[in-house]
Amino acid sequence: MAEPKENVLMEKIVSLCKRRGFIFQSSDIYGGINGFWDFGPLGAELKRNVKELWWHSMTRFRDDVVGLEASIIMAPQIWKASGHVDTFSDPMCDCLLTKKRFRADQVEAQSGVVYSYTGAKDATSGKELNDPFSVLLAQGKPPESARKTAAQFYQLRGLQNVELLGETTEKVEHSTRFNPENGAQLTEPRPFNLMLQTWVGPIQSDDNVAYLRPETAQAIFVQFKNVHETARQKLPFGIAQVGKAFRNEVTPRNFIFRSREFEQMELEFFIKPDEAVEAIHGSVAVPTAPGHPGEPQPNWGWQMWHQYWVEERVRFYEGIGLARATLGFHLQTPEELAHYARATTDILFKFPFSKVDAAGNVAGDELEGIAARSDFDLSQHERHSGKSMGVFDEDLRTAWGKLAPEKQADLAERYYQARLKYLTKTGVPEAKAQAEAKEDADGLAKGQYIPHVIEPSAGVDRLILALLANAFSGITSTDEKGKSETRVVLKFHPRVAPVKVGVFPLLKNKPELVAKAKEVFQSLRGQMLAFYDEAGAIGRRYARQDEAGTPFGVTIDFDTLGEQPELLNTVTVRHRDDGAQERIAIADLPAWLLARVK
RNA sequence: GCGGGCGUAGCUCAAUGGUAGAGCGCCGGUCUUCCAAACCGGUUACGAGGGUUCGAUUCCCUUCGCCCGCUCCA
Repeated sequence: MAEPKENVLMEKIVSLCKRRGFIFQSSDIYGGINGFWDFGPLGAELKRNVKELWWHSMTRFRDDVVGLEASIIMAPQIWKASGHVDTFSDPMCDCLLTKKRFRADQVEAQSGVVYSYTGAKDATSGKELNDPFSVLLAQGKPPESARKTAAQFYQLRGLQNVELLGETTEKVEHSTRFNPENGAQLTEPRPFNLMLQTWVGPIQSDDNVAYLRPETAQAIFVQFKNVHETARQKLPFGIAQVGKAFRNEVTPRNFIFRSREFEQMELEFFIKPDEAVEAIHGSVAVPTAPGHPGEPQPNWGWQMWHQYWVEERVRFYEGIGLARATLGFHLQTPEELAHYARATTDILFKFPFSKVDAAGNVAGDELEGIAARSDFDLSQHERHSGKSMGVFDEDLRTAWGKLAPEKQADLAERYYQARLKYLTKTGVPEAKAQAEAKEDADGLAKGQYIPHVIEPSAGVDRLILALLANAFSGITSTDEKGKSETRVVLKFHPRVAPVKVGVFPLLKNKPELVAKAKEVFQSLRGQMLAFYDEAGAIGRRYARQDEAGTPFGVTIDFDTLGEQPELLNTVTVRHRDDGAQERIAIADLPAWLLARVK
C-alpha cells in the first residue's frame, strides 16, 4: 500500500537517470540483470565526486586517518572469522500451502499427530496426484481439520473434488517440519548464502571456493597490523577504504538502493580501550550534551568517539547538500545490536519509497551506520589467524606503573571481565576463556591491548540515490498559449554536481561568438568539468543543463566582444536554481567558479 | 523464492491476427541578444525465445526485466 504519488517520483527519477545518462540498467541490451546497475557519463562524474569528497575529508584533511585499497577476493577464512559464513547462510524453508518463508532455525517446535498422505484423487474427473503431503494436527483439534488442510494443498494443485489417499498418522515431538500457523508441511531447509561465491584457480572444487567480499571493512581489520607498522600512526587512528562489495540479496529493490554489487565508503577508527584511557588520563570523558563534541581529545572514551563520528558524518552530508532535516537517525535497540556491538547509530535519508507510518512520519532508510564494535573484529582475526592483533602503548605502560595498586586492580578486573565476556560469547570453553582473559589483563598492565573500533560505514550508491532524490525538482510553467510543461531541475550542491559549468555562445551562427565561447571553455576545462553547447536556443541549453544539475551557465554574447565597450570580455553567468544572472569578467571567471564548486 | 500488475521509439502514450502512429526529445538547417520560441528537414520501437497460424506486436507457453506486496536483509 505504498503512496502512489511517491512511486511516481521514484519512476521519474529512474526515467531521468536513464534519459540523461546517470544510471542505466546493467546489461540493458540483453534484458538486464537483476540487482546490477551501470553509471553513465553523468552518474560516473557524480559518483566520483562523492567518493573523492569522502576520501579527501577522511584522509587528506585529517592527520589521523590513512587509506587502504584491498582486493575484493580474500582468504575465505576471513569470512569465517568475521561471522559472515554463518550469519549470511541461514537455511530457509517454505510452507507448501501458503508459500510463506521461514528461517529454518526460527521455526517453533511443535508436538502432535502428523497426518500424512501419499497423494489424492479428483473424485469427479478421476485425475490422480501422487505428491505426498503431511499436516501436523494441533492438540485439541479434530482430525477433520488436518484433512481439510491437506485437501487445500491438493486443490492448489488442480484437483476439484479431493479424495485423500493413503492416510497414515504418527505422533511427533518438537518437530520443526511444520508451519506453526497452519500445521502444513514445510519444504526441506535449503541453504541460503548471501555471499557471492567463486573459485580461485581454474578448477572448480570445494577446496578453492572463495567469496566476493560482502563488505570492505574486513580487509581493514586483516591489514591492521601492516598498516599500523608502516603508516607511523599511533592510536587513535583510522583506516579508510572505498570499494565494491557484493551480496546475493534475496530481493534487490528500489532502484540502486539495494543491489547485489555496490560500493561502500568505510572507516575503521581504532581507539584505545576505555580502561587504557582511564589509566593514562585518570578518567574517561563521556558525552555530556548532544551535538558535535569538537576537536578530539586524548581522554575520550568510546562513547565520545562514537558521538564524534556520528556528528562528523552528519557534517559531511550537510556539506554535500543533504540538510539535517532530510536525514533521520536510528539508535539501534539492545535487541537489534549484535552481541559485540556497544552502540550503533544509523543515519537515514527520507527516500521517496521510505515507509510512512500511521501518524504520517517517515523514518527513512539507511545511508550509513556508525557502529561502536568494541575489539570484536580484531580479536576474531587474532584467534582465527593466530597472529597477534594487539598494539603496544608506551603511554599506557608508563602511566600504569604510576597508578595506585587498587586502581590497577580495578582496571585490570574490568578489562578481564570485558575480555571474558567476548571469549565466552564466541564459544571459547570457560576454563580456557578465563586463562586467556587473565593473560589479556596482564598484557594491559604491560601496555598491550587489542584496539577497539568505531566504524562509520556508508553506501555510495544509496548516497547517490539520496542526492538525486534530494536534488530532484519539477518546475511547471505555462506559456502564453496556455501550454504547460514541467521542466526538471536537479539542484545538486555544486560540490557534487557532475558538470560544474555550461559554456554557450548566444548564437551558433556567428563565428566570433563561437570562437570566443570555445576560448572561454578551453580556459575552464582543465580546472573543472565544463560542458560546451551551441545547439538550439539559449533557453533550451539552460534547460538541458538544469536537468543535468549543472549549477552555472556562462553565455558569450555580443557585449563580450565589445558591442558595449564597457562590457568587453565579460560574460553572463546564470544560476541554475533561480535563473538569476550576473556579469563577470572572463579573467575572473575561473576563480569565481572554483570558489563555488570546491 | 512466492503472489499480483506491467513490458510498443531516448521519454510519455496510442492502435492492430495482415506494411506500427503521435507528442516531446535528439541531430541538421534558418534567425543579432537570454530561460525547452517558431519554421523546415532527419532520426529511432513491439524485452528475448519457442508454439499456434497462410500470417503474431496482438493468442498460448517459457524466460528475462521493472513495479507492488510477502519473505529476507544492512
